[in-house]
Amino acid sequence: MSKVLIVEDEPKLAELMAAYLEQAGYEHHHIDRGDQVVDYLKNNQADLMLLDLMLPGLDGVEVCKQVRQFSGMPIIMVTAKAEEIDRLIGLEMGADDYVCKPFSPREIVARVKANLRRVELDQTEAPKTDGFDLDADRLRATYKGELIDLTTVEFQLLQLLIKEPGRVFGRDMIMKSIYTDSRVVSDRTIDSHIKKLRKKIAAVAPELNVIHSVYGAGYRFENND
Amino acid sequence: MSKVLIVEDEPKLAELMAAYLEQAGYEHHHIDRGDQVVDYLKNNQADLMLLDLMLPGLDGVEVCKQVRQFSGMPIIMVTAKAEEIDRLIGLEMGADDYVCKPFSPREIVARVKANLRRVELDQTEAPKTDGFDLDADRLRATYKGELIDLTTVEFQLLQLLIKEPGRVFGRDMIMKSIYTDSRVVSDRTIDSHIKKLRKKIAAVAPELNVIHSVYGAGYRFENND
DNA sequence: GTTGCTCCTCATTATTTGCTCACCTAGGTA
DNA sequence: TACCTAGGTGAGCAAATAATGAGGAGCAAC
Repeated sequence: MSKVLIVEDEPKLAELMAAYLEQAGYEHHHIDRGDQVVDYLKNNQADLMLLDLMLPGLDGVEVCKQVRQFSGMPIIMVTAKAEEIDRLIGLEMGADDYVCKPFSPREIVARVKANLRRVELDQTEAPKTDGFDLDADRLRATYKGELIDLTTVEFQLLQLLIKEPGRVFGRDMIMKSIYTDSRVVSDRTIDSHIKKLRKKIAAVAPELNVIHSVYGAGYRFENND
Repeated sequence: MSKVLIVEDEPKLAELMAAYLEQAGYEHHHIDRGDQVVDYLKNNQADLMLLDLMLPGLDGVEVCKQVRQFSGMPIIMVTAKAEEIDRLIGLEMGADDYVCKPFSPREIVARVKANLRRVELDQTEAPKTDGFDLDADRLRATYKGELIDLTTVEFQLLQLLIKEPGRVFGRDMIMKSIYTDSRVVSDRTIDSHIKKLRKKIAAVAPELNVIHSVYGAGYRFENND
């Protein structure tokens, strides 16, 4: 089940969005200040963000830019004036879609759905990172054509890390991402999977050292040493 | 670099599409009337067409039909109402894909990308079935000329798997595909059919091992070990 | 009804994967 | 240095999943 992050300072509006999203079967979380978004995303998983333009704390455009530095998640901007949109497009600040107030709740849901569908499409497409090639349809990973035989969890793990090279993923976040149910496992379990993943990658490309651990924080995928 | 033809009468929308396609590295050309499309394509090259349904001059459906008479290029229909899509599919007018308004700009790009990729794949990659030959009309399967005597379910199963070699099919998907009615069967039933299928294939070609199980995910057809 | 065929299910066994524990190593810090 | 916390690792167990064999239900032809 996908999770939507609502960033909106008007409580009534946020509530309305939340209600409709819930009805459509999405999870949601609400933040009413711009300056808390990045922090939240660093520690929690979310599949899409509805981002109001006018925000206390930090402006929507700025939030968008900052989030874009570490995440490619779909961002839908919500703005009061239609004319703003033209300006926003010009700015190329990295949003995926735009909705004007006043909007119908169902329009929001439709946009959310459309954007999440796109992401799913993207994921089945094989993302290529420096010789690595992950194909979700085939549950198959290769490095420069050579097959890396991974289990389901290992594949998901690699997929998560490789999706945003350089970004540090904490163990909590990794667990939340891999176990959609509320299963609780030990931190060491993640380590264990990382170990196996490293081993299997090393079997194919011994000279490579792509999974880095970040002391006190988590793990990161990065190719250049 | 691929070139996209945008056929859309609403200038704002066309501009938005163009902006995103350009950013994604595609060339584009814009036409705002249906009756100019055929003429344009006769004299200019384009790799894909985004075609609005409601058009002045000539209706989108009609444009699609006419273009199909001389070109197999990917055509993505853009329509305002989701319900229209059902009707369009029924018409079999030859489009490759459909996008509903409101769409996200990036969804358009994703669809364009996916469709162009498919064409490229078609051109380069012939489906590898290495000696297997399925005749759906006669429900008859052969391997290098030798008959494999399959029941209906077994045949459908093999057909599904072989259609996309390498792809992992989950049991849910297999069931949905084989049982078009809403019959519910146990997961183990699929296993059972897989077993029989393997046995029958082995009877004809013992050295072959083409149906692989993927732990936790499903089954996959693959010839090369 | 009986026969023969196909399809489905259940129970059992075999296999694979995932998780944790305990212990060890390495990084950070006073 | 000495200490503390975080990460790495191998072994072993538990859980999840798959393969298999036997048997029953449904159905059409006779």
